Amino acid sequence: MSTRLVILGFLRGRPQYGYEIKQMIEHVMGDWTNIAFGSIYFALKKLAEDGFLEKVGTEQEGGRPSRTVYQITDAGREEFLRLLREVWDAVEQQTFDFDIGLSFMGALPIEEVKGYLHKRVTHLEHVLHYLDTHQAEELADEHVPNRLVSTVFDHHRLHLRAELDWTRELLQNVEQGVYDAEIAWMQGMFEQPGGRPD
Amino acid sequence: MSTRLVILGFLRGRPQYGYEIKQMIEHVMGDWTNIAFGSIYFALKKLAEDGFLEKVGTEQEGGRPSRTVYQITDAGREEFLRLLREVWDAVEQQTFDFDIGLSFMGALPIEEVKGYLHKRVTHLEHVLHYLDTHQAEELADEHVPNRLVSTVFDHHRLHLRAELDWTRELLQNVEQGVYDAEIAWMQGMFEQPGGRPD
DNA sequence: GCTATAATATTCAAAGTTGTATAATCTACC
DNA sequence: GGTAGATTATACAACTTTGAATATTATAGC
Repeated sequence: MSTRLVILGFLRGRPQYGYEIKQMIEHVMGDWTNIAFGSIYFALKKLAEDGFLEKVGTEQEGGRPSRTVYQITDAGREEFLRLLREVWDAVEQQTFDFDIGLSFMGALPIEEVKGYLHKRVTHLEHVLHYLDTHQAEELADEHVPNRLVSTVFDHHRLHLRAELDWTRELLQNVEQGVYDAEIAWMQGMFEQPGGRPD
Repeated sequence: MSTRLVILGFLRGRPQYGYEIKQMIEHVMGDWTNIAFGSIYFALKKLAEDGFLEKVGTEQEGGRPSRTVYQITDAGREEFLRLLREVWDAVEQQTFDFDIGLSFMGALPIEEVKGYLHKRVTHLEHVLHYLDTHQAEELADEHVPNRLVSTVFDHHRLHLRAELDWTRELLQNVEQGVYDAEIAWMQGMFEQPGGRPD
């Protein structure tokens, strides 16, 4: 639903066309959202169908591809607030794909696992360092609200830190053989076709 | 892709049907994955189509709905390892819907925002507490690898802790009026139809 | 023995995401 | 002045998720 929220949020200001919204998203929230540009066009059509937006016509600049401009409706402004309150009101329970990978650890050679964990630690350290240098750069842009941007950076930094701490401990545990018994247990459970110790 | 990974992962042990896999997922990873049950049936069909699974027939117990049992193929075992390595190898860059909500903070009354933040803090404290009591319960189940489960719990605890710390600071900042100027700036940018200070 | 509710098992339409394809124009560089 | 590559702008097929719908059987309470 965040795609809808962002589009309605931007269109509150003035009518816009898809590509313009795409650029806005990339410029303002490029690093911390993952809205595929294809989704924008789908959402625009759907929102218009739902009565939250309306086409105000098509422009064309020179011989460029013509563009369809959308305008927010009153219902759209209400829907924006509804979605916004939904986001603020709900505490999303996040999931981590890596946990799934972790639970199948026994299927990979232990040395390979250690390699991945080393890589993860290095990568996370790198990203954390990058965030610090990149933040200064980002904050130089006066077209963007600095305090809020800093807060978002902080959000990521804290979670990256948590991830790094956890991964380091995991690596240490793996190196100390803490999971060895369980890996053996799981191999018995899954690897032999047909065997299930129930 | 995690749906495929989980299904292939479970089917390595022995042939299973959709509902059984659904229950496995709920039992073993119920709290920390969000795979909708509809996705399982889609994935089963797709994996079979791709040659990673094959139907081994349909069972029926009493007069219950008949069930289609799937078996993993050699190609499926390879695909499982490929997907597993993908998860271990990639460091997923996570995004937070709440950041989007945050960036539209100016659209809500400040007192309402404070209310949501209070609620978030309370909720996160509650979940963290619940995790501690629930973990003991979960670890009593001997059908599940304890060390790995603890590690997953830890993963969540660390991220919840990060989220709580961040939210508390955000609330404090909001209460101290740190964002007031930016909220005004954003209101000028978006709220008046047509206005764009460029 | 009757009835409400939970459990079993799958299907399916509708919603949503993703990345590739298309097609024209602008820019930079030799 | 030609051409390789980036930019502008959207469409679309393929994939995936989601939750409601369906239909039967088991369970529990009165």
